[in-house]
Amino acid sequence: MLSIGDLSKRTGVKVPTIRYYEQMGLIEAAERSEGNQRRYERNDLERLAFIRHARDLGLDIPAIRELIALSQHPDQPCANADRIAADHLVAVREKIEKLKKLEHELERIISHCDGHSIEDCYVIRALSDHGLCEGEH
Amino acid sequence: MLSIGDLSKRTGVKVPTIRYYEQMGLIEAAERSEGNQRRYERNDLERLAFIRHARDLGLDIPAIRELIALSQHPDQPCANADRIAADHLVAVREKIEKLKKLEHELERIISHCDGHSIEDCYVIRALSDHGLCEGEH
DNA sequence: GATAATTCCTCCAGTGACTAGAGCTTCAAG
DNA sequence: CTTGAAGCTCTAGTCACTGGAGGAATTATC
Ligand SMILES: [Zn+2]
Ligand SMILES: [Zn+2]
Ligand SMILES: [Zn+2]
Ligand SMILES: [Zn+2]
Repeated sequence: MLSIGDLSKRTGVKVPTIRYYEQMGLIEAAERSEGNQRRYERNDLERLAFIRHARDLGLDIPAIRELIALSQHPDQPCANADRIAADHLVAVREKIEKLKKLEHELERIISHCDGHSIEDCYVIRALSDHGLCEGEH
Repeated sequence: MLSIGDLSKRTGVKVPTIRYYEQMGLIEAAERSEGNQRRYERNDLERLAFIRHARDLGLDIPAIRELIALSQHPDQPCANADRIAADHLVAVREKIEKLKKLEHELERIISHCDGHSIEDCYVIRALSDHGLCEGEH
C-alpha cells in the first residue's frame, strides 16, 4: 500500500496532480486509511504511469479518458485507439508547421535589424506592418 | 472616430479581446462618447494592429507590453527589442524540437500497430511503457 | 509515551489569453 | 419614434494543472 506521496515519487506526477486526476475521473477514487488518507496499489501505479506517459506525448485528458476506457475491453478492435494516436499526430504536425513559419519569419526579422535606435529597429517596424512579412502566419 | 466594432473589423481583433487588452494595459483606455461608448482614432488602430501582429507571431502579453514601452523612446538603442525577438525565436525553436520528438515517437508507435485487438494494440502498450520508446520526450 | 516533523486532507484561488453570456443602455437607420 | 444592432459592465468558463491556508494524521525521534 502506497501513500499518495509514494505514488508521486514513483511516477513523477505531483501530489496535487494525482488528486486532480482523481477528480477528473482518470483514476478511480483510492481506498482510504482509517485517517482518511489515500492508499494505492500496484494497478494504480500502472494506470498513473500510463496517464503520465500519454500526457508526456501530448495527449489531452479527454483522449486519455477514452484510451483508458478502450483498454478495459481487450477483445475489441483497436481502431479507435489507433485513430486517437493518428489524430494527435496530425495535430502535432500542424503545430510544427505553424511554428516553422514563425521561426522563419522571426529569423528574417531579427537578421534585418542593424541594432541601432528604436526608430530604425526592424523588429519594431516589422511588428507594425505585416506587409513586411514574407508569408502568412 | 471609430467604434469598438469598427476597430474590431479593421484589425481582426474581436471586440471582447480589445476590451481585454485595455484591461491588461496594452492599449490606453479609450475616450468615451456621451453615452459611455469607446471611441478610437487612427493611432489606436495602429497600436492594435501592432499587438495583433505580435500575438500572431507568438509573443506573449508581457513581451508586447515591453515592446510598446520601448517603441515610445525612438532615440534609445533597440537592443532590448532585438533581445525580446531573439529570446522568442529560441523558445519557438525549443518548442519545435520537442514537437519533432513527439512526432517521431508517435509515427513509430502508430506504424507498429497491426490494428487488431486492443489486447495486442501497440498504441496502448507503448503508452503503458515508456521503455518501448526510442527517445526521451 | 510525548513531542516534533512531515505528510496528508479539503477547499479555494491563480495561471494565459481570451471567450461567452446575462442583463442593461445607447446608437443609427428608417 | 421605434426598432434592432451594437455597446456597456460584470461574472464565469476554458485547459491542465499549481500553490496556499488551515487543520488532521502519520512517522520519527527522544
Ligand atoms: Zn532592432
Ligand atoms: Zn506578419
Ligand atoms: Zn492498435
Ligand atoms: Zn515514451
